[in-house]
Amino acid sequence: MGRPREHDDDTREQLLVAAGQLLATDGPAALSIRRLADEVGTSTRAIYSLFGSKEGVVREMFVAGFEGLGQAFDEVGRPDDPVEELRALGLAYRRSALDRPHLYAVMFDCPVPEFTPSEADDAFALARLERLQSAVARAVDVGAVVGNDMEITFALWGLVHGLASLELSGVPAGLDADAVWAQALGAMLAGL
Amino acid sequence: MGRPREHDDDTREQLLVAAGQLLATDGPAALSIRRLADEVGTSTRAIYSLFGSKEGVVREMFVAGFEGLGQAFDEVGRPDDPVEELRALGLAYRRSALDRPHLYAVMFDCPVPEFTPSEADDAFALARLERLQSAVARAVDVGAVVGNDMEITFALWGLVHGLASLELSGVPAGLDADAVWAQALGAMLAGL
DNA sequence: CGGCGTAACGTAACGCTGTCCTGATACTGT
DNA sequence: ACAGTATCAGGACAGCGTTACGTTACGCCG
Repeated sequence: MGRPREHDDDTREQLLVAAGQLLATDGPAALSIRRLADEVGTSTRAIYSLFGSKEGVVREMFVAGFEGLGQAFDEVGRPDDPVEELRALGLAYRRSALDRPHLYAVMFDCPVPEFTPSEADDAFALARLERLQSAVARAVDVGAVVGNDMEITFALWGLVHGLASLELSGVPAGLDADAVWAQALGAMLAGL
Repeated sequence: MGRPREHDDDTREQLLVAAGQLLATDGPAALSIRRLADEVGTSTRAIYSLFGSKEGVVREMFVAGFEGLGQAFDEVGRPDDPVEELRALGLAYRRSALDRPHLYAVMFDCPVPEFTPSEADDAFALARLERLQSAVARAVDVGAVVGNDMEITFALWGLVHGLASLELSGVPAGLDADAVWAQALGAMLAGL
């Protein structure tokens, strides 16, 4: 009983797309509830019905970002050489970050003050790295690298995260980013 | 002629300290002009006289953060082995980030939407890495590592930035951060 | 079949934000 | 002493996220 919802999953999708575009084109300051509602042609109330708060909208983007990362990992084949798998996963990480830079910012930089990842969010994010972790475990098993699985996983994650972060900042002006990635990944994998 | 300034460099300093504390204890959302003025016992106008805008306040923190990083680098001695110098610089980077996490966020994460680094800011930040770059150049000269100076510098910067960023996110829960750093830095330096 | 309960609606208000304008203030040069 | 002026504190303004309000549209029950 009661009035049927008009704010359906379709508008929900539209809102998320529009939010991503706002973030990507006009920056975090442009992502306001009113403007988002106008962009989709709905009301502010709709956003609160569907997402609860602005935080909820950004959280959805956070989740989408990590799902994209997981998907990028899944698209990586499973080469015979586990070290090559690690290299491929690193490059997939890079591609995922460069493809959706605004989502990458939401995932790691908290550009929207309203949203800060909760423990549950962190856990979800961490779970997307399972693929990387299992690849590391395989490399350790065959003796391609030596050390503690988790520590190596975070060492690799730190490397690719830092490189992606710097590249998205546009820092290496006049620098061959491909070469930096190749050099860094190569050195790390050789040294592990 | 004219009324003498009462908003002197002393209040300027106090404002910066208070801004840092607000950011560190209550998060970016708590850093408002009014609250900042109240905290120091001055008026909002004072902040505009001294910094021009909220962006100016945050920019000052950005600069202070990178100056702190440069200082941390300067405190590193110059070991005979250039590879050891690189390792020491990496650990100094880590210490600088952990000592002032709120500044580190301002430097890289743009947690305050009002401020985004301009090209001049980026240039200033980049200049603080001169020490790292020269250490890399020395290591390349003596043949301790091989490759392009700049590329190696950014590879190393990416690594330490990523590790610091992850550690500040509190991600490696139940993980020995020291060990991760040792492993990652060791592997990278060995593989370069 | 008609009215009521209920749930979701759009709108408007609240308390906040960063910034700018207003009138008062306090000092300097003549 | 006085006029001129640069700076002051505080309020005004537009916009923000959020919520309370009155309205609307539907399913149930008499």
